[in-house]
Amino acid sequence: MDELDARLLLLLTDEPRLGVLECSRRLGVARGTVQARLDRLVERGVLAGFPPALDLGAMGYGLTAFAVVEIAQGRRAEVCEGLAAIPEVCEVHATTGQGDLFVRMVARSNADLQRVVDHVVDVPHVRRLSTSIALSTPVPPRVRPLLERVKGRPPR
Amino acid sequence: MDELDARLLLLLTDEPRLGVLECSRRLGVARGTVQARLDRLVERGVLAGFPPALDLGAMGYGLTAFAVVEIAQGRRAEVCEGLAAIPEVCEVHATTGQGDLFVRMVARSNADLQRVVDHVVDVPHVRRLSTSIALSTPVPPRVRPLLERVKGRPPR
DNA sequence: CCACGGGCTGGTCAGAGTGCTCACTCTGTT
DNA sequence: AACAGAGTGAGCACTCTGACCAGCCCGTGG
Repeated sequence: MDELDARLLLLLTDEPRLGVLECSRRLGVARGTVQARLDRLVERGVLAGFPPALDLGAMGYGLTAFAVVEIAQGRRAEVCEGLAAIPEVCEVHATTGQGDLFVRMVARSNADLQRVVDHVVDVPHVRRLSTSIALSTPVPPRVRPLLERVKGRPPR
Repeated sequence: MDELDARLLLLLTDEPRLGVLECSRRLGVARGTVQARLDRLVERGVLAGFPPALDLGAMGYGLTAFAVVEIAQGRRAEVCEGLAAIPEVCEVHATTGQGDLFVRMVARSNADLQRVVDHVVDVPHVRRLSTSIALSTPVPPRVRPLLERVKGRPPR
């Protein structure tokens, strides 16, 4: 990860559809260089690909909620499996602190959220569920600042 | 959002680098159709683009932590601004329930997390911070199941 | 001191995909 | 019965891709 890598990723973050050739032009380097950098980033696992970014809101799932889940001791694997089976569950983390699992889920409306929450509490070995609704998202998921830092001061 | 849209998005989720032509072949429809569908999805805001997926772990930020932040009444905007200025803060939501803000942040190590947390509590009007470290991520961020549901039973 | 490997450059090449337009067909609707 | 919307299949010029090449620069190490 040196400055060029960072600038390349930053460029692709802003305009993901750019081809290798266009990137090389904007960065002022040869095409082969960009190609080699991208290959290496993929190889190292830093660049995992270019998945489509879907807006769940536009798809009708306008509601995001977070839940802290307490579960029965030693049942994490089973509970996670049960959670994974619920489509509206978009993300699960095992955490330290109050609660064992941390869940992000989406729903179409408050009523729909009720349904989803019911599904979650119905998962075997789930003891307690504490749900919060996301009212707004002042800082949407981002990586940019981290890249910009790398760009700023040379490399690692 | 009908079945074809869902299948198209699913296909792109699995193999994002596919071109329009290849998609049309795999889906068994004409190229123009795929092109039109994509255009419409973008127009509706469902498909926001193809941002590069970066693996923060591979970039050295192997630690993810969540924090529930309590702030002074009526200072949300300022606090969010302060949080946004911290590069390691990757996401902020305003929530209902215990705590006002919900933050996702990354760090290079436990010691580094300490530093980040210190930055967060230093943001003016932050009253209390309750941090949890993500030990594992049994269900990584995903949208697939939602799409598969649309694919299953015809449309909207 | 010089050879060596790695990384970058700038060029070429054929093959493939892109964006765009067109005329035609098949729906369900008015 | 006519119509708008959507999908089809075809053709076009243009561009990018992936692969290859020789040459250059620089830090390492013999």
